[in-house]
Amino acid sequence: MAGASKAATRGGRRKQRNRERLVAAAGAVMARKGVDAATIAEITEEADLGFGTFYNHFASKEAIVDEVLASGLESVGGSLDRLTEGMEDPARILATAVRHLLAVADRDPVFAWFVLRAPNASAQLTQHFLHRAERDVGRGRKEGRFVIHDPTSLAIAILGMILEGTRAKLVGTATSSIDEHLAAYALRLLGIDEAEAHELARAPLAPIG
Amino acid sequence: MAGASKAATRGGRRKQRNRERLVAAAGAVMARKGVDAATIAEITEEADLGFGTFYNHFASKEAIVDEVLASGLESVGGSLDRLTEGMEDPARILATAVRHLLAVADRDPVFAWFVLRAPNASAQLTQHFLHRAERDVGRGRKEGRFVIHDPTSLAIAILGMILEGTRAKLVGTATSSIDEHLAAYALRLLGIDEAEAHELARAPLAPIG
DNA sequence: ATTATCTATAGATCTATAGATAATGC
DNA sequence: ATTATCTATAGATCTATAGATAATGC
Repeated sequence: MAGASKAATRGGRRKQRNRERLVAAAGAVMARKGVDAATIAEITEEADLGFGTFYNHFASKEAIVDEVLASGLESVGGSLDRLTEGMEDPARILATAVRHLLAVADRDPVFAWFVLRAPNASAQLTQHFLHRAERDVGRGRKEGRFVIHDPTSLAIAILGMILEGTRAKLVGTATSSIDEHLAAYALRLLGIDEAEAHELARAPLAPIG
Repeated sequence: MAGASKAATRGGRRKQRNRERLVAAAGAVMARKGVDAATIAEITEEADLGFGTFYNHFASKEAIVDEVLASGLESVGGSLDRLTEGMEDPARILATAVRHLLAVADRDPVFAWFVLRAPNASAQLTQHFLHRAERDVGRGRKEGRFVIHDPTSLAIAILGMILEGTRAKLVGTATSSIDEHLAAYALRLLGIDEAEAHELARAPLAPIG
């Protein structure tokens, strides 16, 4: 990932590296203190770059927030795609997605904190995963696998479980098996009976690749 | 509520009124702009009071945030208590609680926004309603009304649904019947079968008194 | 010669306090 | 006489930019 710089010149590659350092540093500082409380100076210091360098890359704090969120969501979305690639059963796909998203709190707690502390990250999160969810849930419905009365309310419920579950994991109030429990809840609300939901939610999960 | 001042002197009552004006103003400004972006000057201006008055009542922004949250939660908790006072069936109590909490987005959108924008409001929310929830859910379990495997995960799931449902209502992406749908989801996860959950979640709700 | 980074700083906030003013208590 | 509020401001940030320095490209 770090070596995949597209710039042709050495200077261009260095600039690209510094940009990525700034994005990572901004994510880390904002994860610790919240987006508003993070200062440009703290971000450049964390990135070990001069203060003014920030403005060679971003016009404002808002601009770098967008990039932190976009790059993190792209990474999570990509790994989720690889993880569910060969799967046929929509229920299995959904359970995998819920567990994978909750696992972000373990794999990348800095990004997880950032998402919880970024204002309207929830909105962008919804937008980022809506197409995928609509496709999978739509298929499950067509095949008679899911029984859903109000897809909008259900999407809100599942997103809420994932976000609040992530928060609980980060602050340490969650049970160790929370990923599986929440995945099972989601399946039950999709119309899968409890016994099967329980089993599907506990099936072994492939490593992230 | 405004006439219930406890101070003995007129000056004391005026001070009390101004304190309440500051709390209300802080809630409103923070609901609009977020907690960090709200300035003391904007709060005192919204309250139509001199800038320095703020420091006669609160030592810092953090202090007034605590009071905004505490006073709002007390109000919501009180109305919820009155609403569920005579109820026997734990399932009915739970459905009422979920719907009542979601109704805050309609009744008091300013406070609802404040909760969503206040850092770790979720933690204080949990703490504020945990006793009540444990009591009601515990009874439902004992009576065989509820079937629950992991109460912690379930509490996180239901809180997440309520918070994300509130956000969706505020930004206008929710369906009109979301309160009833989420209440039914909560009941189903508590072990109530779908038909009864659906019916309980739609039962008429007493006015707030 | 060009391009990026770094240092220094002007200008714009914002907080917290000090001292003056106004209102209430006795 | 006491107590609360109000006005004015010092001091502490923080942002955004200008100009100097360092590194790369040719």
